[in-house]
Formats: sequence, C-alpha cells, structure tokens
Amino acid sequence: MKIDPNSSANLSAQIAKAIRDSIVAGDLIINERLPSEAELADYFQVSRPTVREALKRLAAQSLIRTQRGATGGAFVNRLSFQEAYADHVTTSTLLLSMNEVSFDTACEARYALERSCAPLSAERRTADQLATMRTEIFRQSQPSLTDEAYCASDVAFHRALVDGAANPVLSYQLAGAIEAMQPLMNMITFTMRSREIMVCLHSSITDAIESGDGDAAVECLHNLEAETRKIAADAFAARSAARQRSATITKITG
Amino acid sequence: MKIDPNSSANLSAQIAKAIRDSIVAGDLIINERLPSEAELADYFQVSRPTVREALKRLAAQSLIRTQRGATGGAFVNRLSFQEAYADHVTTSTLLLSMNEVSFDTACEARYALERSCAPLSAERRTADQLATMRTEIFRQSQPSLTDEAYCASDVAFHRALVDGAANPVLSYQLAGAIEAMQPLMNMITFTMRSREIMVCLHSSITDAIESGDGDAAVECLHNLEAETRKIAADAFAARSAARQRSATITKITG
DNA sequence: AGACTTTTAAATGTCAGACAATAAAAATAT
DNA sequence: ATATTTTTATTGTCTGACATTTAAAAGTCT
Repeated sequence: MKIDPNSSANLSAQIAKAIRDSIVAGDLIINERLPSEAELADYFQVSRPTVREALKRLAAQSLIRTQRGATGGAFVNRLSFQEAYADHVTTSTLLLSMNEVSFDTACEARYALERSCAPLSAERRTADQLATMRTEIFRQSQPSLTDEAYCASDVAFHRALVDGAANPVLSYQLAGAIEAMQPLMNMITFTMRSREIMVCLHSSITDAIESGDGDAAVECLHNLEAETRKIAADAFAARSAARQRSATITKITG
Repeated sequence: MKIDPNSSANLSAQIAKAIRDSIVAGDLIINERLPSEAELADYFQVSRPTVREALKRLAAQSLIRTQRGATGGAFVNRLSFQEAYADHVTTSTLLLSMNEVSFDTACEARYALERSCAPLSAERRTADQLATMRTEIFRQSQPSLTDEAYCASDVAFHRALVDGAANPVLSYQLAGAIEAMQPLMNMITFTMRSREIMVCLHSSITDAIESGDGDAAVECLHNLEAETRKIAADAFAARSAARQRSATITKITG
C-alpha cells in the first residue's frame, strides 16, 4: 500500500484514498482482510482514531465491512449491484433536487434512457416481469389510489420494463434516472383523465413488449414522454395560476 | 433532527443515517451549518470521536464539507454533477470488475445508453463539442498511440458526443457506463486494422451529428457496437488460444 | 478616523491511553 | 469426545488533551 506525504491535507482522507486506490487497482482482493487498525496506525504513523475515520469513509461507500471479535477486522466488500442501487438512487435524487433540474430535463433523460432498454426487453422479458407490468397497470387503474401510491406503482412498472432487458448494468444505471424522478412526479396531482391516458399507454407498451415488438414499444414510450410532459406542464401552470390568484387576492384584501 | 434508539448497532452509522435523512428530507438546507461536533455529541449523547466518524461517513459521500476555524464547522454540500461524476465512475468500475460482468453485457449497456443520446446530440451539439470529437478522431488515427491512450481518446470522443445532448442528467448517468468500460477496453490489444475501422465509424458518427441526422448516428452506433464486440471477441479468442498453447507446451515439456 | 497589527475565541484535526463488547480459538472440565 | 470456561485479538467507544486554522474582536499606530 502507498504511503502518505506529510502534506497539508486531511490525514483520514489521504489514508482512505490510499486504501481505496489499492482496492480499485486490485491489490486488495475481495474478502481480503485489511491490517488491523493498530497496524494501519503504525504503518501510516497516525493515531488509531484517524485510521478509524478513514475506514468509516470507506465503509460509507460499502467498500469495506468490519467485524468485531478475535478474527475480526476490516474486509474488502464485494460491491453488489443491489447494494449500489440504493446509493445511486439517493445520490441521483439529491442531484436533481439540489441542482434545480427542471422537470423536462429529468423527464427527457429518463425516457431517452428507458427507450434504450425497450428493444432488449421486448426480446428477453420473462413472463414474470410481464405479469408485474400488468399487475401495476391494474393497480394504476384503481381510482382510490393516492397520487403517491400511483407514482410508486409507475416506478415499479418501469422498473420491471427495464429489468426485462436482463442487463444488470442497464438496470443499475436506469435506477438513478427513474427512481430519482419520483419526488418530481409526486409534486403533480394526477387527474382521473390523465391517469386513464397513462394507463392506456402503459398497456400499449406492455402489449408491444409481450409481442416482441421493440420498435412499437419505443414509439409508445415517445408518446408516454410527451403525455407526461404535458400533464406536468398543465399541473405547474395550474399551480402557478393559483399562486397568482392568491397573490392578487392578498393584494386586494390585505 | 431525529434521535437515536440505543439499540445494538454502530452508533456512528446510526448518527450518519439520521443526519443524511435530514438532508435528503430537506430539513437541512444547502450551505446550512450543522451544530458543532461538541453540540452533536451532546445531543446524541455520544463522544466526539463517534460524532466525527459519522461526519466522515457523510463527507465520503460529499454530503457535507468541513471547514476549520472560528466560523468553521460542517456544512451541507451542494452536490454538483461534477463531484458526483467521479464517485459514480469509481462505483461503476468496481461493480463491473467485482461482479465479473462480461464484456458483452457492459458493451451492450454502454451503446444502448449512448444511442439514446445521439438524437438529442444531433440537435443540440455545440461547435466546440463537434471540434472535440474531430480532434479525438485525429488523435486516434496516429499509429504511435498506445492502446491505453487510444482508449482514453475513445472515452473523450464518446463523452463529447453524450455532452452534446446538453442534458446533465444524461451525461451523469452515461458516465458510469462509458468510463467504467475503460478498464475492460484496456484489456484489448487494438490492431491497426481495427483502429482504422473504428476511426472510420467515429467519423461517420460525427458527420451524422454535424448534419443533425440523429437516425444515422444511431445506425452508426449500432455498427460501432457490433465492431467493438467483434474486436473484443477476437482479442479474447486469441488470448485464450495462446493460453491453450502454453498449457499444452507445459504439459509436454514440464 | 482609518488602516494595520495583534490577540482571542471557536471550531476542526489529531493524539494518547483506557475500557467495553464481541467472537473465535485455546484450554479445561465433565 | 463433548461441553464449558478462559484467553486473546480486534473493533467500538469514551475521556481528555493539545495542535491548527480561521475569522472576528481588540488594540495600536499614523
């Protein structure tokens, strides 16, 4: 493992970087045990708390796991897609909310990416994934569904569609785009009419996927994107108009 | 902020989660200063080192930054796309290498995603991005280029293509797919002939993007994917054959 | 008064040493 | 031989201290 120059910078950050580089470079194999905290402290010529801070940084990225006890220690973690999934979604969500990404920008990215999965999904989707899509469509057609539950079902539907491509790399990358949009979608109040249209489009997509017609699925996704943006635009316009009215009332009455 | 149940679990992890949830929920605004370590320690009823470990976890995810000095402390970080970029690439790279994702799977995902950017890029690319693509193509045509430098140029070319879509969400998500493939590409020895073909395809893509013909660009990307997979298959076959031969020799002579 | 310098205070960064909790291995007893 | 106890190595946490950094307050000189 590499040493640390005694330059002016967070020691714990430097140590974390040194260990992370070793993992990325493959010098540390999966499930390999790192030296104990005391040994690392000795090696890097720092105190144990400093080493611990460095290890916590790595643990935060799921790069290592720690175990107490006699044969315990820090071990290089196998980074599974499933584990990385949650982190990716959280980060993507924060990126969207903190950078004031417009609904249209996020929506465009989401459907562009999703269309790239459609042809593969049309080829490979399992019966199970198809059933999930149909189940979610049915759920979405229930008028009693709250807007939040409707959005959650929408995510589940699209996730099944993406998983149908049977490519973990695609599923992982898409997760960030699709799930991170949920907070934005939750800001929308879906009218019964707009739900009907979307359910109809979802059905068309599922039909296309079932019949193996990727091109048709892509076409439907284009329509769904247009419809989603239209609904969002209406919802935001209505909200803005309401704000305008209330401001006017305040101006008059206040 | 939420409290901590005194259950059996890493205190630092619990505290990190509590603070992270507050940030994600929007209770803590960008650039807002967290309470000092001493105050947090007092609030959560733990020692300062424990609080520090929690803060280091958050710092590792770029959720907070810390500043020394009188008015220093931990501040909620604006998570910029640029910052998240590096993390995303690292994680994606590790996911690929640790999960033994096949070249074909990664390649399929990469080009599927990239094709989703092509139509947008054909519409919106700037002259600067187009120039970058041409520059990288020229670089790739230099026979003196090492394989690694060739791959790096390839990444730069495709990155310019993706950035042409002028959608930060797309650029961010694509980064994971494109840059994470570089280590896999580096395993390939590119022959002069295969480089020629790829340079030619890159030129066709650039021409299509320049003339605003998204469909043609998508078509070219399909060809490029097929060519890339073919080159990789040949390279792996050659390597496997070499191994076979050397094994046979060992068997005979050893 | 205004500009420059010094001091002060608050915060993080780091260290040292200690004890608790845990879990596996070794030693012991049944 | 099996079950129980003891030992031991390691991480988790605490206490208390000092170093370093930074901005603001106080002081000083022109």
